[in-house]
Amino acid sequence: MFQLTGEYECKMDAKGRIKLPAGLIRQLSGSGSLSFVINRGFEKCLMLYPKQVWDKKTQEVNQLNIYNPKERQFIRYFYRGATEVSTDSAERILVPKSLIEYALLDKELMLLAYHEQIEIWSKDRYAAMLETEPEEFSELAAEVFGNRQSPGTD
Amino acid sequence: MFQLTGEYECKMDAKGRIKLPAGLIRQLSGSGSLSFVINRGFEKCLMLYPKQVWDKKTQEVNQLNIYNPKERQFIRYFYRGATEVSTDSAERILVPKSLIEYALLDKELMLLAYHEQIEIWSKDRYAAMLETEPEEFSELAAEVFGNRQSPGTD
DNA sequence: GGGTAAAAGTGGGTAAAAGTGGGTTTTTCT
DNA sequence: AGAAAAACCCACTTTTACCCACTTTTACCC
Repeated sequence: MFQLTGEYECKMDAKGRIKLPAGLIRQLSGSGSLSFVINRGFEKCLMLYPKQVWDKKTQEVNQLNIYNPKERQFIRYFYRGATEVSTDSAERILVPKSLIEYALLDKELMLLAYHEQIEIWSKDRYAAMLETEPEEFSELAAEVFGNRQSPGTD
Repeated sequence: MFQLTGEYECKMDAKGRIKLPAGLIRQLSGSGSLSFVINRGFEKCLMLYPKQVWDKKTQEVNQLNIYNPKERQFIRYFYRGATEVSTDSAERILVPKSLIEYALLDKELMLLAYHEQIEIWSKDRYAAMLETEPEEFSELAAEVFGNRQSPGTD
């Protein structure tokens, strides 16, 4: 559906609006008013899903059995904070206050787009998150890229 | 897909533009506007991937399970800094400021192309990197290639 | 081997695009 | 109805892409 890529530096203004970078808009194919769902992500970042992606995901989650405690818990966790947002006339989205608090966002942000989603981080916390190479990175890389020729990764 | 080779000396201008050497362009088969993805590499160099190569890699990375903490972190680390860049009318790419800082790039650069990717180094740091003890290198080679024939390093 | 034409590389001005901020109107909620 | 929040609009700043001109290097030919 999407094959998003890119790290973008951007800013949130005093009203909690984020201008989506032009490069990202371009990948989301098309101008017009774009629609997303935003919710709480792991490690206290926010996740932004194009509406179509969100719809696909909810369909899967809705298959789960709410009478099963674990699955019930997952459903709640999945939906936590989910809010629909769309771009205004200047291609900005308005982030709900509760989510701004959750992710400790301030003026300076980083967006990390991959696959079908976009993570939103405060610039500081993003830098801190990437500071250390994950353990077993090379092992995982070997698995992911096949363990023969140079995994390359980056 | 590609079998890039070569060490190229080149320059970055005050605007952060790098002219890709003609020899490299030739290997990338074709003129026209070329598209790449650049991101942070190991040892603080930058990595430049032809767009097709990047897409192939992301396809594999996107198979990972975002609900698994290790795999999630791997995804983020893999993507860190990723920015799409394409050549301008003079076959130059514009390197994002944040990546210039990361790799401590200044005017004089070295490009090292191998396999399907291109490393970008400041000339100084490239020289320093290559200075690392040759003795260690042979041990390294022995380890990497086991006791089979040597590939003829250089 | 040197002159010359072509290709490669470099630099900067400028118009257009992207990003930013804030005032004002409209909507919504109580 | 009044307050608060959201959407709209406009103006301004910053960044990027395009264009053109100039320098340097390479390749070729006599």
